[in-house]
Amino acid sequence: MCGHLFIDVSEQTRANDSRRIPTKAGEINERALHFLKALIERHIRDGQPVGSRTLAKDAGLDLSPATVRNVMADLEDMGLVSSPHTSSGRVPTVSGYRLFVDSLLTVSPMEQDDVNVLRSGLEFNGDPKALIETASRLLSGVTHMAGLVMVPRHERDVFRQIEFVSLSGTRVLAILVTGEGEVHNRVIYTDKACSPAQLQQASNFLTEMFTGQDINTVRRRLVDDLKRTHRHMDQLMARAMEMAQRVMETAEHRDDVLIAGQTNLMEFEELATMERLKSLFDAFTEKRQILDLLDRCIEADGVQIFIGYESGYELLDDCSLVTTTYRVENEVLGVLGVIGPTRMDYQRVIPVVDVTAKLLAAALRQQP
Amino acid sequence: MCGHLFIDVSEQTRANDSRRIPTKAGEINERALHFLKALIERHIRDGQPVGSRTLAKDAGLDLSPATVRNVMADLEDMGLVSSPHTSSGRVPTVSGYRLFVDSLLTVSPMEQDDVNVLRSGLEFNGDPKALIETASRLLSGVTHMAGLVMVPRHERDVFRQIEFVSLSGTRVLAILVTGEGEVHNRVIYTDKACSPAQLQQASNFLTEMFTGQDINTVRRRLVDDLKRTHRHMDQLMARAMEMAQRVMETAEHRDDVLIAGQTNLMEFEELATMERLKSLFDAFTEKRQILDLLDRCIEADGVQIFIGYESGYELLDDCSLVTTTYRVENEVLGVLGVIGPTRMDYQRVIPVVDVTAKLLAAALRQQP
DNA sequence: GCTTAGCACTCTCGCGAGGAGAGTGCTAAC
DNA sequence: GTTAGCACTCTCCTCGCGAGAGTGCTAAGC
Repeated sequence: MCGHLFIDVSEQTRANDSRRIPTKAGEINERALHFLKALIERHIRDGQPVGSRTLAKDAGLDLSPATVRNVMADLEDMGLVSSPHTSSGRVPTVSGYRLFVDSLLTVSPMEQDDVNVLRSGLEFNGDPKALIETASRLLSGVTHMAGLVMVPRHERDVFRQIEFVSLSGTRVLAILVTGEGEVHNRVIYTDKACSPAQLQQASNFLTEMFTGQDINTVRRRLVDDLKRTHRHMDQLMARAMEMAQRVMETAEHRDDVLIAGQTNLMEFEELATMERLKSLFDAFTEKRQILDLLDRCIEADGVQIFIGYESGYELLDDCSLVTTTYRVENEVLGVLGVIGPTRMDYQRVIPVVDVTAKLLAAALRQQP
Repeated sequence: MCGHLFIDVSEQTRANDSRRIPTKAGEINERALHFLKALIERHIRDGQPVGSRTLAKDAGLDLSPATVRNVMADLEDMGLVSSPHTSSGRVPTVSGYRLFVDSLLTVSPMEQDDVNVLRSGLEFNGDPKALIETASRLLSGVTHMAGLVMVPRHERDVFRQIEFVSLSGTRVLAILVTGEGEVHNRVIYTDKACSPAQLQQASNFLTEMFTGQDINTVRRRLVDDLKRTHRHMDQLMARAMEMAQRVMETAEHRDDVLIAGQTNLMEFEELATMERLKSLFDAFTEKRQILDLLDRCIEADGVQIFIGYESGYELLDDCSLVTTTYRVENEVLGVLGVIGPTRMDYQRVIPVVDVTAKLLAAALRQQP
């Protein structure tokens, strides 16, 4: 009934049954893969290093711990698992997780409860900003990790209207409306006071001139026109165009990321050192690095995963990031996802991210 | 040269030299007060319980540890200090801090470096929002704790202009400009599509009618007029007034608090349990409780201090809050302050909060 | 009557020993 | 190729012990 919500990761999901997968350190056989999968699933469940006895039971292959030990030694040689110390069980490495995520994962459909939560939360309500915020909160709520939603530069945004309000003195408040009701505003200092009537005239002039046009085109035309025809132009209109230019600068930086449920990350033992958390939270308030990272995902198709150091940011070494784009009419609107410990339940998280993106897109599409 | 920046706490600052101060448990003599002061100052400096030997040296009164022990026992009887365990030094209680803050504090002028940082950060730049954000960041930066700035409901704000922008379908974007360039906007659904010309007419009508009036008056008049004259009125104007009412609802909730440097709190050992920090950070993102707390300070004169449980919020039991109002022309604009561990350097923090408020007010005043 | 030295006592903290438990690698037998 | 057995290793918990800091109380001193 809601089959369209389940993600299609067929080409990367099926644990292939007889093929051998080449790894850095050589080929790896089917049985070893099976054990790796079982080991990672176990480790994700209880967070402990997995020993041979445990794994032997878990894997359901009726092999003795000793045999399992041999296999584990092989996996360790291939760099897929490692032991924290000489006589403890094994823990997956980043490469191990990578292989798991790329080739071993069995993505199950989401629990109906979760689908319902997302579905009812992301109902169309006419306010895109609120919708996006909700998406971020839902992501964090359902996964118990931190939710991220990036609202990208609206490169394709359309100029709708510009308005000038005279404040005290020579200050003018410029208000730019773009797209489906995005409002950008900025206080501008002029060298000469303008009367409300003049401002009205200026706004009429600009609105008439540019309404419906692509925001980038408008920006370019403003620059060109100002250069070329400066002296021939009505003083007032020249000033109006300058003001328009100024408010467009603020519109440019609008691209932003909403983060919710950061504090969920405090509950994971593997992240629970103040040092790590502080740098993580600082990055969250700073936002720049998170933004860069999400920006890199915007080109990718489907669910994108960064495990541990793969992100390239040291402060995310113990974290993984699961993202996907959300799009309307095949045009990417933004990126969303979650950030959590490397040891996260990928099987559960991936569909959540995917479904949230689809539902958010659907909700956004509904506004005509 | 900047004497006006130093706070006037004369009536509460001077450690009185011979008077006895009544406490809950009886009178307390001058010498005991002196020791209390020394003890708290010491504890604030190094965070350790203070023993009799240390205190004897610190106090500079050339008394033996044994004598000091007697005094400390008295202080403990009065509930001003307590010992974490039988044979450890003493630590101030909330009552102890209270007495210290009310009667013993010697507020020294701020270090010139800090004054300079604040002064250059809070230069008038025409953007009140940015100014307020900077204030919060500066507070946290200079004190190494979390900075708070509350932007209160602008009860006294003035209606300046209203603008309607037609979006696709029957959706209309209403933009309300109040005060010195505060912009509130909201997407509104109408039952009938309006032409841009109609919307323009509506906005002209309302702006002309209400411009310069107190926002509360406008709100009241809207309600009254709609009730009374609904049927006699032009359909369009009735709808315009309804839309105006809707956007004013959003303007109502604008009252907000900016928090900066939360992560600084992770560096204090006494707060460094995940549990505490999580609830603290959750409160920071939730903001409601912080807002309530700051709201309570708005009536008070001068620097206001909540120590530990005095705030009434369990999650702030190990924290103190130092706040003050900032005002222009004797009218309170908002509240700002810092939040940090109970064991904070009040002597240093109080002037920082006070000076920041004065500088922020000065910067805000400059916009005419 | 305040101050002080002395003393027994208490509590924390750090260290090392010791034992339980989990898990390993290796070897040899199946 | 698989398995049982075995010696080994490493963590973790607990316990005991001693050092150190600080206390309260008592009795003597000014």
